[in-house]
Parts: sequence; C-alpha cells; structure tokens
Amino acid sequence: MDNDATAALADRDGAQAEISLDDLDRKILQELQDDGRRAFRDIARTLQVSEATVRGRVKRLRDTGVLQILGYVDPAAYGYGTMVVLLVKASPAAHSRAVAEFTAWPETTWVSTTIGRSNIYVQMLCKDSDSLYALLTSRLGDVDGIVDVDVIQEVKVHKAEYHYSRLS
Amino acid sequence: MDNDATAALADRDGAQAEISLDDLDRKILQELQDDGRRAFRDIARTLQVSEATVRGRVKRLRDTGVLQILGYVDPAAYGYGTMVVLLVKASPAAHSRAVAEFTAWPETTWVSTTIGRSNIYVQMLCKDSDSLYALLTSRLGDVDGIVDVDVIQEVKVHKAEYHYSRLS
DNA sequence: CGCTTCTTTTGCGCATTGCGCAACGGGGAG
DNA sequence: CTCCCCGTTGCGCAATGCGCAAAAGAAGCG
Repeated sequence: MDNDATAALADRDGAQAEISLDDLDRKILQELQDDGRRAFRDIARTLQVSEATVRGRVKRLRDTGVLQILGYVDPAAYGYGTMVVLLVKASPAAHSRAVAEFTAWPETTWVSTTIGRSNIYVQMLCKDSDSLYALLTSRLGDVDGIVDVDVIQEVKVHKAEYHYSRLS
Repeated sequence: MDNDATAALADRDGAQAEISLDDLDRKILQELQDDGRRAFRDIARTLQVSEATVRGRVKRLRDTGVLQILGYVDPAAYGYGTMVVLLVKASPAAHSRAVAEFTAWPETTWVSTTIGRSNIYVQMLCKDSDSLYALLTSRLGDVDGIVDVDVIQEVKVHKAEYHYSRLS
C-alpha cells in the first residue's frame, strides 16, 4: 500500500479533476464502506487521528465525488422489480452522444463505456415489464447511431456489495 | 403510490424473508437515497412525523436488508481501475453452484441470475489487468458447468447513481 | 541553517443529533 | 364496550457534528 492512485472523475460538464488519495484517505474510505453512518469519532479512534481530520477528509472526498454516502435500496423491495442491462453497440461517431442520452434518462443507474462485444453498458430499473417495453420501443429508438442492442433481464440478485475487501 | 410492494430478500443462508413497505417507508428511503447521513430530525420535519419514528423505521429497514447505508467509493479513485462484467452461460444443473461460487469471490460486487443470452451476470473489480488475467485463467476454470463466458471491460464510468427518482 | 509561507492537523466550545425509555393513542378481536 | 397489541410520540441525557483559531509540519529560498 505505498502507491498513490490517481483518478480522473468526470463531472457533469465533462471536465475532469485529478484526485489522489493517500493511505489515510483509503483507510477512512474502508471504514465507511460498510456503514456510511459510522461516527467520525469512532473512525478517528480507530485510525489514531483527530475527529476534525476525519471530518475534513470525508468532506473533501465527498466534494470531489470520490465518496458517495448513500442509502442503497433493494430495488425489488422498493417496487422496481424489473432490472435490465443493455449491451449497446453504437457507431463510433454517435458514441458520446448516445452516452449522454442514456445518462440523462432517470431510469438508468449505471452507464459506462466498454470494450468487448459492445460499446456502451447501461443498467436500468423499471417498475414492471410494461414500462420496460414502453422504454425499449419508444425512447430507445430515438437514440441515433445504435447498431445493435442486447437486452439482459436480471430476475434475481444474489449479491450486491459495494465494498472492496482486501484484494490480492 | 397505493400498492404494497413485497420483496423476497435472500440472506446468506438462502432463507427468505417477506418484507412489505408502506408509504412512509418509501418516503424515508427516498430521503436517504441521496445523502445517507441526513439527520433523522430533518427527515422527520420534512415528512411531518416524530424523529423516533424515523429512527425506528430506518433501523427496521436496515435490519431487514432493504436499506444499506454505505459509502460508495469510486473504484478508479481507490485503485481498482479494472472493472469487468462477465456474462456467464452455465448449464442448468450447475447454475446454483456456480452462482454460489461467484458470490463467494471477494472480487465480485454484483451477482445475479439473468434471462437473455446468458444465465449469470457477474460484476467484478480488479486492481489491474494482471490480476484480472490471473482470475480469468485460474479461478474461472475451476467453476464447473460453465459453457460460455463473455468478458466485457468497463473503461470509463459515466453515471453511477443508485437513487430512484420519480419514475413513470 | 534560519526564515517565511502554505497546508494539514489538533483541541475546544457549542449547537445539534442519536438513543433509550416510558407514556400515549388507535385499530382489531372477543 | 373493554382489552390487548403495536406503532408513535415526547422527553432527558450522553454523544456527535461543526466552526474556528492555534499548533505543527512540509516545502521553498536566500
């Protein structure tokens, strides 16, 4: 753990900001991954620093977009039983425009550029298969430059954990 | 918004618990989606109920697994630049065993059963392409009953928002 | 080495919050 | 109507979040 990771996070304007994390940042992030409401004093006690330091770091990490403290709700419990992944193949010229369009949709929870069989990866939530059908037939057709789309429906989620344990 | 959604959440043993949410639950969840550290008193003021009620509801929602208040860390910033999606086609007989195996891997953040071209959907994080290569060559080969695997690498994340705004 | 300047950390005081607990109230069952 | 059960409420206290100014490093320079 002696390397500095730098990340280019894109904000909504497409501008980028370079952010580098040190060891303390990473430890704080690890503490918050499991329980986003952990008290700053607890974390400070664990990491042997002052509470104000932890608070300042967390504020910076949240402001820069590295950390999001959010309430993740099980979609099925909330009433959005239909989860779909779109594997979109877009023409190179239309790629960024298509990405922007998918990002703007409220139903999408994840949009990324991929390499492999498809260009764009889209994760979506719908209330039921009716609204999914409406979305796929009407709005998806309005996106230009789409060559091919694979629709994969998730019928059961077995694991949904967004914390990085100690990897390799 | 007058229907009761019931969800079957699987815990680690595979047992299931039926949970039904009412309007207040859903409103509380909406309040917490954007900022998992919102003060209970704030939410109570907004929803015109007492703080103890909000606190009790949140505790129940967290205990049942409907709500996870977590710190989501941008993987690239943390140092896990390699994000991969596996579209696995497993034979019906080996399906559940393969799902269990993928779930047990620390590198996987999301495992679900799908319909479409593949059976199992797996989202993974790796530090670099070396560890990814090691994972794909050694450990993936040990999983029985896998007919086909498509590997899709995410090179840039454009949107990562896990809150459900007002849909349809 | 000494000095300046800038950034980060620390300690402290205060307003706010989280939490436990006992009391209140409203809807069914008998 | 009465009893019972469960969710809600109000309250008091300990713990937390927050702002701020002082202290401690870290980096640049003659």
